[in-house]
Amino acid sequence: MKIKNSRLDAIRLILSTQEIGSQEELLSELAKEGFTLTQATLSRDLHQLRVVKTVGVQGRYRYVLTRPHQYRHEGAEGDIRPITPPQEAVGFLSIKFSGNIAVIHTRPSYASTLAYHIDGYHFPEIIGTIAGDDTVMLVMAENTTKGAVLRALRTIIPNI
Amino acid sequence: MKIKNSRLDAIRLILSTQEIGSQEELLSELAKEGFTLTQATLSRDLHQLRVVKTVGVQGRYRYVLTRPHQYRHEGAEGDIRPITPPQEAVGFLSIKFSGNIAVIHTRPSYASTLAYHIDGYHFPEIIGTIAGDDTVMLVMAENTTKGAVLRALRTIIPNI
DNA sequence: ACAAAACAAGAATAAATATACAAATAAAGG
DNA sequence: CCTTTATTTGTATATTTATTCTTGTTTTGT
Repeated sequence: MKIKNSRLDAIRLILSTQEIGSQEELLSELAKEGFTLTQATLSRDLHQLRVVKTVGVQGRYRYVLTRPHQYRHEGAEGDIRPITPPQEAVGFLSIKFSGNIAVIHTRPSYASTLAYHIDGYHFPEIIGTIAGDDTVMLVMAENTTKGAVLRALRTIIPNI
Repeated sequence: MKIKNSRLDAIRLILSTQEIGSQEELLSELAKEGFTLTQATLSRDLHQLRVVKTVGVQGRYRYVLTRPHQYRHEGAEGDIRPITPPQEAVGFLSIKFSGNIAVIHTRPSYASTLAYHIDGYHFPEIIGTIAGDDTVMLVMAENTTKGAVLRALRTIIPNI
């Protein structure tokens, strides 16, 4: 398992420097480094390293390391954190609708943070937000309803 | 379309409250909520939501939502100002429409510059804009179309 | 309203990934 | 050194996931 450990290192290095989209691909990169192994073994290695397959920039799949292992972490694209259950709704005060626009009032200075969270979820019901200091304006998608938007927002604002 | 959106919401909700280890499993949870779909469709949904399959606590696999995309300022870049015309679109990311509103997403801090340029052209199709940090909201004139607005914007955002 | 373009989804299947089993190898304890 | 126990790995295969192809539906521009 001297071999195994350096192989795991090689995997980490490769994944943090190249865009790898499948195990076969990684396998051939490893072969270039002199590691010969089968897909089965690689699958087990990846499981042990807790590597995950995400969807990257152009919709392409990509294997990425999870936090504790990351060699260097500038990658604005690989972030794979599980969402920590909803309490990002700090500061929320009220919401009102008019046409396809919703206006959310927050406590002072909370608007941009809330808008940031809403944007991050990419709710299909919401095509965009814009925030001032204590107000978020939110544009609803077409073909959606007030109720659907509220349901979506409930994910991050339970007490809405 | 109506169905798909609420299904995506349901997926988000399920994944944030339960440990789901495979698409089949998620499929049957969705069935309980009244959604009938095939694994193929679910695979596409998960791809769109950028859901990833990670290795959880007991070594079990688990599907989790990913963190919202986090664009951060990459240092010196903010200082550089493009001077030549066809380049004013720096920072443009996407545009979506809803009713007579368009929402343009930009990279952080680029929104107001872009809005400024749009305003400057006095396009007849656009009666005004308002900008936050990474979002421009744009109000379309009456009697114009999405396509016309896009064509107008193409003069300053060639790759729109 | 109508044609054209974009989108959504199922069925079937390809592609990718995980695992049961068996064999080999290495560590541990006397 | 020899047995026992735990690790590692490959082969073959099961399982899981992505995609191709097709069809019906919705949007969009005129």
